[in-house]
Amino acid sequence: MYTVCSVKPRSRMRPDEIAGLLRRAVRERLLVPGQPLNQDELAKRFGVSRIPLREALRTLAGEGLVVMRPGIGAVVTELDAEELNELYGLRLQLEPPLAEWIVARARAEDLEELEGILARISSLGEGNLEAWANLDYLFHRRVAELSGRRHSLRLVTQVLNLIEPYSRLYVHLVGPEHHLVSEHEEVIAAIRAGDARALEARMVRGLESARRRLVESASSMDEDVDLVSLLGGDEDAGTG
Amino acid sequence: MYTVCSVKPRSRMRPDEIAGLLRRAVRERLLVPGQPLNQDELAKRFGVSRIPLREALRTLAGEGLVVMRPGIGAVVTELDAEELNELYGLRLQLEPPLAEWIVARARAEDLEELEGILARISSLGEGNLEAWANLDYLFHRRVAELSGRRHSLRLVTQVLNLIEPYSRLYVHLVGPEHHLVSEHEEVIAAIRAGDARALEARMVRGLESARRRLVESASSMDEDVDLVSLLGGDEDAGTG
DNA sequence: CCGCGGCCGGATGTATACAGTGTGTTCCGT
DNA sequence: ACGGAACACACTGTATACATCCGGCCGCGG
Repeated sequence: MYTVCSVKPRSRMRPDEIAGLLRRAVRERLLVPGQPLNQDELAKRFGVSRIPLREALRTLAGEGLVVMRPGIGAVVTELDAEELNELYGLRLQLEPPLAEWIVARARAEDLEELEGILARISSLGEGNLEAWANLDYLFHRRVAELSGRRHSLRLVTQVLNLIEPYSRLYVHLVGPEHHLVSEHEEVIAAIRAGDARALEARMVRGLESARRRLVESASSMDEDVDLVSLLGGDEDAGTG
Repeated sequence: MYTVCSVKPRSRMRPDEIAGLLRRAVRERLLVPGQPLNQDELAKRFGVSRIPLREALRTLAGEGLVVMRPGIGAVVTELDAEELNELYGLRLQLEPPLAEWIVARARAEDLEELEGILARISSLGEGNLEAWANLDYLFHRRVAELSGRRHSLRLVTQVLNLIEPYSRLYVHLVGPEHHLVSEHEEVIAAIRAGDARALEARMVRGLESARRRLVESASSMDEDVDLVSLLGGDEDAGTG
């Protein structure tokens, strides 16, 4: 029993939009890793038949966000600590090289937008873990988008989306990392200064520390910890 | 009018298999970049209805191999010289770091398989451009697979598949590069020696020279050259 | 002669209906 | 009471049929 999006669409939703909402649902842990996705249920929520819904799932499968097993259906991709480590390695390979493109293309309005996101992060209270995680994701994504490198961005986004459910779980476990605000400020400063080296170095350091934190955390919770309760799961988990 | 696969399947083909055949068809330029894909036609060829075929197309769309435009349909992804350059940059970021994993995991049987591929390449005559390109692709893919890094491999494969139609076009234009055989021999030697540094260096050099050759070639043929005739296209292109 | 608007063929996109399959349960036998 | 097999349900997977939309052709008017 999960809630993805009960909004009634004005016109019939297209598979691309459904895929977008599903991506967000996976990132935000409305659909958790390992969870089987009931096609009838999801199709009803989106107000379409199973055909366009299945096409959206296939798109996500192509991006690696879900796996479709014949006769079983789609399941949200599960990652272990080793895979998370690998994915952070990919971010380290993919994102820092974008620095020179980012500083070359960033405009004043782009910087303003980033500062706006950062301001919204700073103004959040302690309780808004969801909003905090959403804005942090948005910040990183926007920075990468500034590079204007289409294919790099495609891959980076795929990796970000795969990591995000676990990153968000980590945030829920230990709370938001307030020192990241200063990291983000340094990123903006480097872009404004046009200093690709500084930006690259800042991205590397941020990614390495994030990798260390998240992978250690993931290793310690060795797969069979009941994480659902920590997220305020309201299942009737009674044993009958 | 194109020929992908007329083989009659023993049992009904599943979308994953269809996607695999479509990937190969794109790589081998049986479906060329920019080409609109007629769903009825393809579905008939694979012996299925349009539903599973469309799902296969969505998977490829998730991987970036095709783009689906609403109301228009699927079109094989087209790349310009700048994008090819970017994609080779991605290979340079993604593949060389796999070297240490490759030398750590490669077994004797893996080396034998690579040598077998190389032997088949060496034994090819001048005319077998298709076979040559297939084996070269296979060699690079197998090397990457040896790393055993699932997610890196996913991304590398996506990039390889995107590049391959253009790489193959280049091969058709200038013929196979026989010096690549010695490159491949060096790769095998580095793996056998367990020398990750040498393997990494060899990969970097090979990728950089391939990038230079292909991007220059792609830049010179500025989009509107009639490339079809060079590939032995047998269209009735008469204006009558 | 050229430009434009409405029709028409064809292809895409989707809902419905049905076939196939995996899963959980129940009932029987031991 | 326990193990196993068969049933039943539910869900996935796909074919058919229909609505929708794009593109080209023809005919009209300037």
